[in-house]
Amino acid sequence: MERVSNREKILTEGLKVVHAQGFANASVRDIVAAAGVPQGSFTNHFESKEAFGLEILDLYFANNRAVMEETLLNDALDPLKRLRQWIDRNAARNECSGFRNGCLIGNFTAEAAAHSEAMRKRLIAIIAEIHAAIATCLKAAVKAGELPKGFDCSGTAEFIFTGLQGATLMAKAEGNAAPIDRFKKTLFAKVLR
Amino acid sequence: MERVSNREKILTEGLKVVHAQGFANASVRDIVAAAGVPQGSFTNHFESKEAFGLEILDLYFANNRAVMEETLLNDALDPLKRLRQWIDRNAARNECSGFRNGCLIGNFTAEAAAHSEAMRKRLIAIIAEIHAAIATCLKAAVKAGELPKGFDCSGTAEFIFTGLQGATLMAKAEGNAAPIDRFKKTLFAKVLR
DNA sequence: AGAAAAAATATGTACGACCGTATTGAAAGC
DNA sequence: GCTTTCAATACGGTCGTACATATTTTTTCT
Repeated sequence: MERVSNREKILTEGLKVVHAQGFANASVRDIVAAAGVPQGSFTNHFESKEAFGLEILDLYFANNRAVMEETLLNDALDPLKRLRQWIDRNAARNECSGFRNGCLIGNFTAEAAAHSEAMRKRLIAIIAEIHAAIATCLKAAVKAGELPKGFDCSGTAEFIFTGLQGATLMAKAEGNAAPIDRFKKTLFAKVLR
Repeated sequence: MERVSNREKILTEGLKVVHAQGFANASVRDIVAAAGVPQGSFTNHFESKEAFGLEILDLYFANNRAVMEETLLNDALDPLKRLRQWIDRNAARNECSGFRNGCLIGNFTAEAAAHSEAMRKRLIAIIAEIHAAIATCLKAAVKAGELPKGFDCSGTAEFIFTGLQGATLMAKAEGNAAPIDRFKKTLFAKVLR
C-alpha cells in the first residue's frame, strides 16, 4: 500500500480546486477538504497560501513540461506536426471541464500577477521556457524545410503562445473548443508558411 | 457645481479598483473607500457585489464601444488603418498601469466566468459584439481592396480578438507592451493579406 | 542492532481580521 | 409628503493563520 503524504494530497487536490475555482475563490478550507486532510496540515506544510500557490504553479508546469517534451521537443516527429500535437494536447487537457478551467498559467497571470510579485516572476520564467521550446520546434521546422529560411522563429514562438493563451481564455468564456480550433486553423494556414 | 451621486462614484472608482486588484481581491470596503462614500451606499445602490460587477463590466464596455466607433467603425479612415488604431487605442488604455491591469473583459473571463453564469453570459454577448465590429472592418477592407476577395472576415475577426486578449494578458505578466507589439506585427505581416 | 534523541508530520481547535450584507433612521429632492 | 438617496453601525459567517499536542519517521550514538 503506497503511502501518500498529506502534503502531496494538498498539492494535487488543491491544484484541481484552484484550477476550477480560481486562487482567490478557493479557500484553504476548500483545499484541505478536497484533499481529505485536517486543516492544520496546510499550516504545517505551507508558509502561506501564496507559497502554496507558487508550489501548485510549479506542479502544473511540471505536467506542462512533460507534454512539451513528448510533443514540441520530440525529434521523432515532423516539426510542425509536433507543434500541432502540442496545441491539441493543451486543448485536450481542458476538455474535461468543458474548457471552463482555462490554463492555470493564464489564470494566475490574470488574477495574481497584479498583487504578488513573486508569482509574476515565476510566471515570466515559465512563459520564457515555453517560448524557448516553441522556438526550438520552429527552428527544426526551418531546418526540415517546412518553413522558409530566415523565418522569425523566436518572434513567432511568442506570437503562438500568446495566441494560444488568448484562445484558451476565450474557450473558457464560451465553454467550447471553437476559439482554439479557430486559432489553430489560422495559425497553420497563414502564419506558418 | 456638478453633483455626482454616490452611485456614480462607486461605479467609476470601483471600476478602477477592481480593474487593478481583481474582482475577488477588491473588497466592498476598498471600493467605497476609493469612492469616498460610506459603506451603506453600496448596499443602497447594488443588490450584491456580483450585481455591481455586472454594472462595471457594462461601464467598461461602454468605453470600449466608444473606442470601437471612433476606430474600427470609422468610415473616414482606411479599413486596415482603423484596425491598427483600434489595437493601439486598446494598448494605450493599459499603458498607464504599466500594462499590469490587463483588459477587464479578459480578467473577468479568467476570474469570474467559472462561478457566475450571469457574468459569463454577459461576457459572451460583449465578445460577440466586438467580433462583429472587427468583422465589419475587415469586410470594408475587402471592399476597399486591402484584403483579397473571399477573405474569411468573421473567422479572422475572432482570431484577432482572441490574439489581442492573449497579448494583453502576456503584457500583464511581463509589464510591458512587447507582447502586444509582437502580436500586431505578425498579424499585419502574415494574417491580413 | 537497539535505545535515545531529534526532526518532521499529523491533528483539532482557536483567534483576530475581514468579508458581503442587513438594518435603521436622517436628509433631501421632486 | 412621499420617494429616493445618504449615512452609521452591526451581524453572522468565513477568511488566512497560529498554536498546542500527538504521532510518526529519521538520525545519532553505544
